[in-house]
Amino acid sequence: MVSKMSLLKPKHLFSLTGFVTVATISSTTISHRFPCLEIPAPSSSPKPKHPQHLLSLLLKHPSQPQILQQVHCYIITSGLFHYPFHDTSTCLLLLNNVIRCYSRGPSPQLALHFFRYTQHSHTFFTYPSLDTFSFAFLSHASANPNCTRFGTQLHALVFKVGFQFHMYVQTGLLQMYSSWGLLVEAAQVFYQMLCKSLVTWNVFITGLIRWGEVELALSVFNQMPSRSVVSWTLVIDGYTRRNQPMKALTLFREMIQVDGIEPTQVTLLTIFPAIANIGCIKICQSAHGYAEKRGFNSSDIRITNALIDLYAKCGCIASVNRFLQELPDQRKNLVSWTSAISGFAMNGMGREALETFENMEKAGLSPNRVTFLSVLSACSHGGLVQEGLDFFVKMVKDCKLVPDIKHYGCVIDMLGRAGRLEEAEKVASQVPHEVANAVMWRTLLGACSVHNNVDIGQRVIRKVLEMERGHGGDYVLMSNILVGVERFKDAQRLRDMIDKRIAFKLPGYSIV
DNA sequence: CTCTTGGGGC
Repeated sequence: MVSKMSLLKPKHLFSLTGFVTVATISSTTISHRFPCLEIPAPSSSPKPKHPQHLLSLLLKHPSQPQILQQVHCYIITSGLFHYPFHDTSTCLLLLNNVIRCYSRGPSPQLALHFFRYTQHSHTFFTYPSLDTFSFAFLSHASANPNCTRFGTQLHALVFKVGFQFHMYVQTGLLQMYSSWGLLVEAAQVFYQMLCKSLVTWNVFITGLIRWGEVELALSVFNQMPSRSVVSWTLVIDGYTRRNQPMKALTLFREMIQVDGIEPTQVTLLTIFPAIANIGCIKICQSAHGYAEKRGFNSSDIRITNALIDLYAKCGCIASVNRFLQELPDQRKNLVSWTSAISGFAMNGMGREALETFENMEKAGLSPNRVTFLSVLSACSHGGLVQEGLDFFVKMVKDCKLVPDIKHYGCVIDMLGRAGRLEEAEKVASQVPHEVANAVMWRTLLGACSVHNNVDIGQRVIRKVLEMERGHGGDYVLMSNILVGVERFKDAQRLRDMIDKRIAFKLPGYSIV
């Protein structure tokens, strides 16, 4: 088997696919796992058998990267597409599905590499024999911004083969331009369409919302001949993300009352953050009631987790506790635990947060960076300094997680609150340069102000100003520190400096 | 074998 393979040098493979991963799979791997996939010797058996085997393999396991990789490999090594095969339609189906599976997977560019292979190596799939499916999948694969060159050429190719008025192809191109953020091009494709499906409208709205054009999205939404629950969910999500929770809720009610459409789980997941933003426990409870009535809470862990988060944000920690008790550990995933921990953290309940963390580990789950951030923030707000430091060490040493700026910020905040300013300064100065920022130093400056520490404060403000100038609040904080230790003249000098540099602090208003 | 919405902190 190996000797047969030597006809195809790895280097050759590498240039065909552009990826080492495919080249490193040996023929033995394939035939070992799939005895049906014998690698033929190119000279002795001119016709590789059964492309429909490969096809059904792909259709059976559409999201298994190994299978996809091996099918890809087999197509290349066997030269399947080079043979004047009697069943060209099956081969086209196979080609389309390889592209489709890649475009849905983690690295859609592989679809383009595969496609280039079929175009550059004298297979019979040059573009005149491609169908509308091929183009729909290819534009889906080019949806990320690294593929603009390919995608633009693809659009030209669509015109060349005459699919420019095919609805599915156009919807694919619309989706491609939308995800690149080229909304003008997207709109051009959209308005040139003679016939649009519901999905076409939804794709366009998705693009508009994703790039911040919520008002435009709403006007497109209002022009729709009919709307699905997806359309409604999209615009509701647009307003939720835009911090207009009341508008989101109004749309939610309209959807049910005017259009008579029942929300799905996704709609609820979209509306929950809006309710949390309002912070009204009554609305929270009625949303919960609705989720129970539809059976979403018992069937969909995402809904339960979002409810834990929602109750915590509405300040109803008793409900968080109830969820923790009533939800069997078996059903809890990492997000469930993390939501509960952060819920305790934001309500200042450090001990409960730590206890929940322990229970999570007993249940056999390992924390990730978000879990650690929640527990660190719980320690910071609950004054559990030693515990917090231990967690930080555990995170780096035991769990091998790389802290980001928010973790460092939490530790600095924690030490600062406790008045351990020297240690806080030491931590801040040891934060790697790539992640360090002014916010972190400003946190420390705030702590210096609270504890009236001029020495550290002076060093810290230098750091802040090195990184970010013109933030008026920094000067005010420093001047407050100086006033606190009765160095009024220095404070005055600093105030003068503020005026000179025209740094200013916007006055704050309270609505309470 | 087409395309759309998707759970965790600040």
